[in-house]
Amino acid sequence: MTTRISKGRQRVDMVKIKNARNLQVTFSKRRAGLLKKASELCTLCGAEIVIVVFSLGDKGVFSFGHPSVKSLVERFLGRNLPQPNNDVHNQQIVAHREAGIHELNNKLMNLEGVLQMEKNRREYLREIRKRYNGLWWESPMEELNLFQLQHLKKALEILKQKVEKEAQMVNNNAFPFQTLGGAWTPSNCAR
Amino acid sequence: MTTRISKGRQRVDMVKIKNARNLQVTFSKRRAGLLKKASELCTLCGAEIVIVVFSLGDKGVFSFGHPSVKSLVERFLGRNLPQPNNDVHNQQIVAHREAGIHELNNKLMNLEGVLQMEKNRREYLREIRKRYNGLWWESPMEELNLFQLQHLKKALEILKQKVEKEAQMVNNNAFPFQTLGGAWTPSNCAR
DNA sequence: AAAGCTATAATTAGACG
DNA sequence: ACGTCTAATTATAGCTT
Repeated sequence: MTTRISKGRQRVDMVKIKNARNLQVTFSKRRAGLLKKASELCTLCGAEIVIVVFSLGDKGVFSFGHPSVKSLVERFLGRNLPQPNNDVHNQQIVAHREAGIHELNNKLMNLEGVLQMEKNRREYLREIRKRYNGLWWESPMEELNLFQLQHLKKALEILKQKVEKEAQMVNNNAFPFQTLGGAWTPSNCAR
Repeated sequence: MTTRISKGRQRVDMVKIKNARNLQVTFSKRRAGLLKKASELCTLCGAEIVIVVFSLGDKGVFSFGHPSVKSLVERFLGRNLPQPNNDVHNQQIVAHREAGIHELNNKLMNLEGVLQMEKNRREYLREIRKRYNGLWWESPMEELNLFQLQHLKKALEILKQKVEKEAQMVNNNAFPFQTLGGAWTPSNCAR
């Protein structure tokens, strides 16, 4: 009989990937697991998540992004706002929406509506998943469609603001490094 | 005897969060789990990951970002490049670095050096973790330090380029929607 | 209310086809 | 390369303190 070779999962801090092939397989598996966890966090808790994974071997960029806020607001307000063609106008609308979201969310959190919300969110995600062959969130960046890009963009804009704010603070504290936010949107760029 | 109340984990598609408190707890737990998975994917497979989680209740923004490429290259090339103070200069250096990474990685993937790489990466991460009290990746966005911000920025810049490229393609295909990339970096903004 | 417990589901590394 | 299997580890929902 053959010697029993190690099989089954090992302790995570004991795992040593042996070769490039196993590394690739493990990467794929764990990437799928990570994105699944993210989608669960979205559906279960109504979080808004952006994930970008750059593989080491430069094999591609994988992303996950869920637009919880927009769909939530639209569902609860029963509206179906059209997409304006003007950037500034659109941003104003988005900003206006966001302003009311905090209040709305606080109410939601203290109501039984959370259950219905969750149900709605799942229904919604199921639709999306079916539409994209069950893997809408596991496509490489180049295949993201407009729908996903718009929400990815919005989430990143929020992130950008946060980062710029932080960078400004760091800068004010006289760190001997470059300003981070400046690289993105120079202050002489009208906004 | 008392009726056996459900205890232990339930099937993920059967889980119904009952109230706002449980929702909050579940969110915290799962968020931690997600970020742990991400850190494992980084250490195990050398991936570069950016995660941003916006909680539904607007309780905060949580992020994860790991700069694998820079540390990898620096470790393997044995260099310790200083941070230039000029944005454009910095970008050029980064671009130049990135150009060689693909080739470098392909070599690495086909060599036994992967093992050493992984060992290095773990050592490196352990250092970082110890420095940030074991939770460097679990801090709210406002508490990200300069080190993390710089790499988060770089990763997002790469992402931005991808998105802009895709947006341009979409735009060329005469989609009746707004251009996505334009909102970030207007073309009349000197670069 | 934050941290720990526990029963159970979910993940996953390697093997094999 | 890609799916399936399986043992072992890990994650976690509700409970408890």
